[in-house]
Amino acid sequence: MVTGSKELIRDMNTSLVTKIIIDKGPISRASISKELGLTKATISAIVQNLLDKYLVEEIGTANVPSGRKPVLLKFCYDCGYAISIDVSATHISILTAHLGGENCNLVQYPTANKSELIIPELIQCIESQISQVPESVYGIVGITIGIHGIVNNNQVVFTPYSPYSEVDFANELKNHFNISVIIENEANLSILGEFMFHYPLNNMVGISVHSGIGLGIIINGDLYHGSNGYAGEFGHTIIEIDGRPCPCGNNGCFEQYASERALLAELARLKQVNKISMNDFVKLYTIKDPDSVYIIQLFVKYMSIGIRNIINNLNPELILINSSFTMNFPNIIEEIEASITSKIHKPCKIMPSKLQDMSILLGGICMSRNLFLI
Amino acid sequence: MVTGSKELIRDMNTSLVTKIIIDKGPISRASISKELGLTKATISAIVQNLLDKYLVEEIGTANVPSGRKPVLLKFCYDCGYAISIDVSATHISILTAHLGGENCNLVQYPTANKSELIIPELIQCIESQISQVPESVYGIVGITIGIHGIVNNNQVVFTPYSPYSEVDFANELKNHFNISVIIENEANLSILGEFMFHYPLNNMVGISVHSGIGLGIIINGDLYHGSNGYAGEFGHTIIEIDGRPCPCGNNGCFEQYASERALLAELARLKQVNKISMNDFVKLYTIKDPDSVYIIQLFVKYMSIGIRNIINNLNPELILINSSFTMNFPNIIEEIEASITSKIHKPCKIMPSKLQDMSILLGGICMSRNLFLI
DNA sequence: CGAATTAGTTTACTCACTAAACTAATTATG
DNA sequence: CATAATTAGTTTAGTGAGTAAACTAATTCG
Repeated sequence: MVTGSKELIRDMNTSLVTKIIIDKGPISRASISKELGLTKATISAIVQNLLDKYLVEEIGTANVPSGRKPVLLKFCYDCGYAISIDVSATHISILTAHLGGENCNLVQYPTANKSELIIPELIQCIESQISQVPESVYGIVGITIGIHGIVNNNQVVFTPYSPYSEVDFANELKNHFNISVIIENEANLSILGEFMFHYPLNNMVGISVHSGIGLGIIINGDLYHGSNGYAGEFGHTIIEIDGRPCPCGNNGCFEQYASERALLAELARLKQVNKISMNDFVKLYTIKDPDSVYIIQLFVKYMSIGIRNIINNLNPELILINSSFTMNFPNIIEEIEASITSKIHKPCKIMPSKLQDMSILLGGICMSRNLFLI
Repeated sequence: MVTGSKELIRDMNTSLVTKIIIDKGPISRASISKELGLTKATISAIVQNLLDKYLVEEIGTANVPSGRKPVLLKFCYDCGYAISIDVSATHISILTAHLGGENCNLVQYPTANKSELIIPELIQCIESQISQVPESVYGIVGITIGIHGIVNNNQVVFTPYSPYSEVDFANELKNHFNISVIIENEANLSILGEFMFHYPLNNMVGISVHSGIGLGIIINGDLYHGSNGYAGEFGHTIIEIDGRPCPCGNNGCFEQYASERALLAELARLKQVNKISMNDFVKLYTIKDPDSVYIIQLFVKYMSIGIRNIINNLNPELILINSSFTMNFPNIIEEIEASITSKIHKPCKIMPSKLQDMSILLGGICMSRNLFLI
C-alpha cells in the first residue's frame, strides 16, 4: 500500500526534476521551477542532491537578453553504464552503453540455442563486455535481457522458438555478477526505447513483427504487462474464424497471416521453393517481382486488420511498427495508414519505429536506467 | 503536472482512509492504522476531518477479548445522493441512490429518440427525481449519464442507435441544475460498478453485449479510456477477414457475429420470420428449441474468439460478461470458459456480471461518488 | 553608475507526518 | 476489589519537505 509521506513527496519531485533535466536539458533551475510549478528554493534543494550524487552537472551558463545568466544543468549520462542483451533463437546480441544509450559497444554471437548452455554463454559475453566498460561513478548499474516470449515476475514463462522457458536468467546472472538483472519481453523493450528516446506519449503501442508478432503497450506512461505478463500477445489474437491453425492450439491467429515467417512461407509456396529469406525478399521486392508485391499487399491487408483491432481495443495516441518489411520499404506504412478508415472515429497516427533494429537493445538500456533512477 | 506537496500527502491518505472505511468498515482507527502502516495519530487526525465533514460516523464499539473497545467507523452513505441515467435509443432509465447505491428510486420513461427533445425530457425526469430525494448533508452530489456510444472529454462523440452525438448533455444539465454532470460510456459504467461493488481487481474488463458490443476496461484500478475515449470499441474489432459488412465501414466486425442484434437476426432468418425479440428467444431456448440452441452455440463460439482476443491483448485478471443470454442462462458462461484454451498461457477467469441490468446505473452512482470524494 | 531584470539562496514559516509518552477503557487475576 | 495486562485513542515534541518573501548575485541598458 503506497501511503503519502515526506519521502514520497521528495522522491516524486526528484524524479520529476531528473526527468526534466534528461528530456529538456541543458536547463536552468529557474526554468525547472517554472515548468514544474515548484518554488526555486525547492528546485535548488533537489538539484543540490542530484549534484552531490554526481547524477547532474553544471555546464556553464546560457546567454539571455537581460538579468543574471542561468546556470545550465545536464544529466550525467556517463555516471554509469548498462548492459542490454537480446536473446533470440540463433544469436545473442549484447550492447553496453551509458545511461543515455551512447558510447556503445555492440557485439553479436551465435548461440547453441540449448537451455543448459545459455547461461555460460551469457556469462562469457557479459564478462567480455564488462572488461571494456569505461570507469564511471556508478559502474554497471544493471543488466536487461530481452526475451522473444512471455515473461512474468522477471521469469521466462514461454518462448516459442527457443528452449529457455525453464532458465532462471535473473537469479543466475544476479548471483554471478551481483548486478540487478531485469528480464523483459522484446516488444515491451522496443516500445520502451521509443517512448524514452523519441515519442514521450503516455498511451502508445509498438507492433514488433518478426517470426511472431508482439505488441509493446505503454499505458499512462508505463509499460503495461497485464495480470500475468502476457498482455500484448498480439500474434495470437484471432482475425479469422476457423482460420489457419496455429501452434498455440487455436485457429486464425494474426501471426499465421502477418508475420515474416507466414508471409515468407507464402512467397516460397508461390515460387515453389523450399525457403525464402528476408534478404532474398528485399532483393525481389526491390525489382518489383510480382509475387513479392503480392506478399506486401497481403502484409498491408493483414496489418490494417490488426491495427484496427488495436485501435478499437486500446485507442493509443500512436502506433509504431517495427518489421523488416517496413524498415526496408518505409512507404508501406503509408499504404497501411491509408487502408485504415472508420465511420465512427478518427484514425490513429501510424509510424515506423525510429530505433529500428536497435530498439530492443536500447529499450533495455532505458529499463536499467529507470530502475537505477527509481 | 502533478508535483508533490503537503496537500497531496493529506489528500492521498484521506482517500486511502475513506476507501478502507467504505470497503472494510465498520472498522476502528487502530485497525486502519495497522492496515495502512500510518501511525494512530495520523489516522485519528484524518478521521477527525472526515467526522467534521459528516462523511464518516462512529457507530458504537466492537467486542474484543481484552483491552479498550475499539470505536467502529462507518461511511455515511446517506450524506449525499447521486442521480444516474441510462440513455438508450428507446428509454431513459433514471436511478437516484445514496452514495452506497441503496435507497433507490428507479424509473423508466420511453423517449422520443430525437436530439432536440432529449434535454427537456431529461430535465423533467431529473426534476421529478430530485423532488423525492430525502434530506441529506450534501444533497445531490452529481449526475452521471451512461451513453451507448463513444464519449470523449465529457462529450458524446458518436451514438450508433440514437441521434445524440451533437447534444451537449454535460453543459445543458450543468447549467440547469448547477450540479456536476459526468457523461460516460455505458460499458465503462458497468465495469466501474462491478469493480467498486464486487470485484476490486486492478486489471479487469467487462463485455457488454447489447445491440452492439462494448468493453469496459479497468487498468491499474482506473477506467481506461484511451487517448480519445474510444478504447473498448470492442464490437468493431475484426474477427473475420473480409467478413460480414458493418455500418462502421469495415468487414468482419465482432458485433456482426456475437451481438444480440446479430444473433437474434440469425435466428429470425432460420425461422423465416421478420423479427425475434429477446423475450421470444428466452422462451424458445427454455424449451430447447433446436434453432435457439444453435444460436447459443454460435454465441459461445464467437464470444470465445472475442475473449481470447481480449486475453491476448490485455491479459486481465477477470472478464465479466453482461448480456441477456448469460443473464438468463448463466451456465453459458461455463461453456465459453471451457472453450478457451491455449498452449502458451493459463486461462482467465470469466464470470457473469453481478449487477446485471443494474450495472450501468449503479456504475453511474459510483462515478458521482468518486468525483465527490475526489 | 544606477536602474531594471533575472537567477539562485537564505530565512522564517506551515503542515503532515513520526515516535513516544500519555490517558482511557476494558478484562483477567490474586 | 485492587491491580496488572492489554488494547484504543490522544497529546506532545520533533522532523522534513514544502512555501513565500526577502535577500544576494550577476547581467544589460541608458
